[in-house]
Order: sequence, then C-alpha cells, then structure tokens
Amino acid sequence: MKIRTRFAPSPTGYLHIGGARTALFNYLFARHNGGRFILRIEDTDRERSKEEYTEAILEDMRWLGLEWDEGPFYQSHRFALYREHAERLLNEGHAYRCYCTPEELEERREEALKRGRPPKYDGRCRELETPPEGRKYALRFRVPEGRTILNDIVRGTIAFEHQEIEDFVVLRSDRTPTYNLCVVVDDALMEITHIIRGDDHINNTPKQMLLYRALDYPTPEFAHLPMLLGPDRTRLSKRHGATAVGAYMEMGYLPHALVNYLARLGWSHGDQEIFSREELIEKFTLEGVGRSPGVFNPEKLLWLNHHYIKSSSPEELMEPFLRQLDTLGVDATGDERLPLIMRTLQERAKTLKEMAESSLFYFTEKVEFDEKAEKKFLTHEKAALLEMIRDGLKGLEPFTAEDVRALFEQITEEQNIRLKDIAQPVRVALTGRTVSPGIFETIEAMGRELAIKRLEDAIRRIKDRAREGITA
RNA sequence: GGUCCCAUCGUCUAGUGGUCCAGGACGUCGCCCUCUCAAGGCGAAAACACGGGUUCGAGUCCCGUUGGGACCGCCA
Repeated sequence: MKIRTRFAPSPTGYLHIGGARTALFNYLFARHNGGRFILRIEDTDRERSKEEYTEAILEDMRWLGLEWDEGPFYQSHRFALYREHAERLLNEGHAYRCYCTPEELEERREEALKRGRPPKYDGRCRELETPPEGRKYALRFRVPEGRTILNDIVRGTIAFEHQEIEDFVVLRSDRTPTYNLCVVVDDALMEITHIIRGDDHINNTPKQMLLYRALDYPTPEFAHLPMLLGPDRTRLSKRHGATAVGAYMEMGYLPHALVNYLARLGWSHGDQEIFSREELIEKFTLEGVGRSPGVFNPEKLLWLNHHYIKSSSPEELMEPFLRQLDTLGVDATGDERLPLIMRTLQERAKTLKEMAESSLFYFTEKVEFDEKAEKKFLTHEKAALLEMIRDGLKGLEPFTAEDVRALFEQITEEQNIRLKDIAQPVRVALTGRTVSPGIFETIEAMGRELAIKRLEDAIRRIKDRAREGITA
C-alpha cells in the first residue's frame, strides 16, 4: 500500500517551529517511502481562523521546501461531508442528541473541578426518552464499554480505558462539526496511512480510533512525536521568543539550516549532525525518532546556519543576502563585486542579516569612523605608510588578494615593520573600524577605486588634524 | 484532581545485557594559528534522577519513588 501522510495546521497563527518539525517529519517519511504528502488546512474554527495565517503558513512551507503533493484542502469547504458522517453515526446508534447547553456544561464542569472530580460529561442525555421541545441539540458520540489499545510506532503500546473517555461532541448545536470528527473523516477519506503528529494528541487518539471503528474505516498507523520545549521545559510557545518560522527567515536563517536543525530535534541517525535534504530523505525512519521531549536550542541552530553560510557559494546566498541588504536600505543588485564581498563575510557571519550589516562599508559612499579606532590607528606617523599602500595599489596588476599581500609584504620588508603595524591603520582607513575580514581580501573585494579613495580620505584627515594641532 | 507520556553531560543525542571508569555535536573554558574579528587545529571540564529487583553481568529488562511535561472544551 502506498504511504500517505499529512500535515494539518490550523490557521489560527503563524507556522511555528513545532509545527514545522511535524510537517518535516511527515514530509520526510512520505518521501523516504516513496509516498505522498498531503496538506490540509483545519479551519473549522471560523472565529479564530484567518486567511492571512493560511497564506503565511503556505509561504513558510514553501520556504522550507516542504512541497506537498496534494492540497491544500480546506475543512471549511467540507462541512457537508462531516454532517453526513455525523448523521450516519446518529442513525447507526453511535451518536445521540444532547440538549445540554454550553452554559450548563460549563457550570457543571466548574462544579466538578471544585469538588476535585473529573470534569467529564455525565452522559445524562444518552438515553433521553422525552427530548425537550424546541431546544437545540449537539450530537455526542456514544463511547462504548471496553478499552482501546493504541500501538504507536514511536511510543509502543498504550491502553485507554473507555471509562476515562467522555461522550464527546461530534456535531455542535449550530451544526458545525468538531475537530475529532473532521480529522477522522478527512484522514479516512484522504486515505492517510500514517498519522505523524505531536504527542499532545495522544489523548485524542482513542476517541479517533473509536470513530474510525464506528464509521467502519480502516484505522491508520499512529506515530506521536515528543513535544518541543522552551528553555524552561514547558511547551514551546511565543513567550519563549522567536518561534515563528517566518521570523527565522527575517533574521537571516537559511531554510535548510532550520530543516537540518529540526530534523535532529527528536530524531537521530547515529552521530551524524549535518544532513543534506537528500540524506534526510534517504535516512529518515520513524525508528530513529526518540520518545523524550526536546528543548529548542537557538545556539545550535545558529551554528548550523553558520555552517551552511560558510559552505554555500555566493550565488546560492545571493538572493536572500540582497534581501537583507534591501531591508538595510542598500540596493546592491548587479554589483559585480558581490561574490567577492560575500566570500569575505561568509565565515564571519552567523546569519545573513549579520552578514548584510557587516558588509555595509563596502557599499556606502563614505566610511563612518569609529572614533576610538581612528584616534588609535590613524596617527600622523602612519600617513606615509598609507601613502605607500595607496601608491602601490594604483599600479597593482592584477588586483587580487594575493597581489595585495605581496604589496604589503614588500612594504613591511622595506620599512622593517611588522604586518600588524600597517594592517590595522589600513583596516581603519578602509572600513572605519578595527574589525573586518582579512585586509587583503577586503581590499580585493572592495575594488581598487574605492580602496584608493578611502586611503586618500584617511590621509587627508590625518593631515587636517595635524594642521589643526599646529594652529591650535 | 484524573488520564497519558517522558527521564544519559547545561542543551540535542549515540547507546538496543558484557567491547561504556559511557561516544559525538552545540555551548563553555584553555592552548595553537594569526593583520583585527572570525574560521580552523588541539585539549579540558561536563551525564546514565533515585531505590529495589531479574541476571554471572544493567545506561540497556521489570517494579516502585521522585521529578518534568501534555491533555482533560459545543478549540484545533
């Protein structure tokens, strides 16, 4: 049988890290087995569902490269289907009409909680002989006696006593279906073979299994993934900081870094840390999924991001890098120096945002001098050295980092000075700061024209200051 | 409170009864390299929650304790 998995987010918020991991595991499992990955939007909560969230979720899925084979299907378009199934349950005796109002139920629930009793529906409408006139009713599933055994692929065997399960609502009094019904009907009709989801759904599973049975559909396999936790070991949520996938895109993360990180959170393949997409597909199995919840660790994600930035080609990073520059107000499109510039920054930037920020000196008209740096390194006695470099660069041909190095070495030798005596002043002259990529590669990437202009500017500043010093 | 789940370094994890005085990775610290910052190299500190069993032998199996988490809706 062909394997079919699905990811079924509800559009009541943006795609978050936990959801993305669930989607990824479904995707990988389907791809690994040559199956199909289906996307379904669970938007039956009309109050909270928003179209903008749906759009954002789809965009984030695409960004992560989690291509789905079918869908997106929208539950809000399938209400008739769910009602039909609810009717069937009613007609076949698996469901009954419940005339209790939400207010009454809420009251009883609070009462039960206050007394320390389980806040379970008491089943009072189960065998109603004389239903009240003119009152709205909901449809509740009649949970039979016995127990349900779940053979979870990652958890193993879990038994649920039916006594613990209340007669849950399948169709609300406004005729809208509830989650448990929708999920089962859709998963059954879409012929989902493996339900891979967060283990916050474990307690729903027996209800759903009961529904499959009552509806006479084959029960799929279940695999419940351990939760993702925040640093305080509670379920990962917004209050733990950035958890939306889109936020990571904006912060300059590479989609594959996130994919690689998420894959290793709750799944492992021996000691391997770095996986290409192809490797993930090839190696992913549910047997490799762990059982214990995992703490989301931004530091390790950052490391992976850095790893992929370092090992990518400038061409691969070009588009997202330009986007980051754009948000900083720089349009560098078409700048031929870009590949060289990027190469100087790749091993120094953990995110593309950081990379864009530290690349600004390449693109601005004038350098912004760090006051301390200028005072310390652009001193009067360095002016002559800067002039030598400037002159040397003028005729340097070809103009590669290696040629620049040769020029510097020649000068340090002639002047009997160390490289550091000249590299720092030049660095400050060119970038305004004491920290930058290697000075030779920086000069090459910057280009002859800009480099010379900046050296001259620095020399002028030194001389201007000296003159002021004399007159003052 | 009830039900269910989980338990190896700070974090992610390897480990499927002996090869584990527990391995890798992130992070941390130290050293080296060095034109700054990185990167890189080398090294260090750092864990089997506890208690009982089972077994010749337990991180690995069983039970309990403790601790953590999730769920208990006419939300999904």
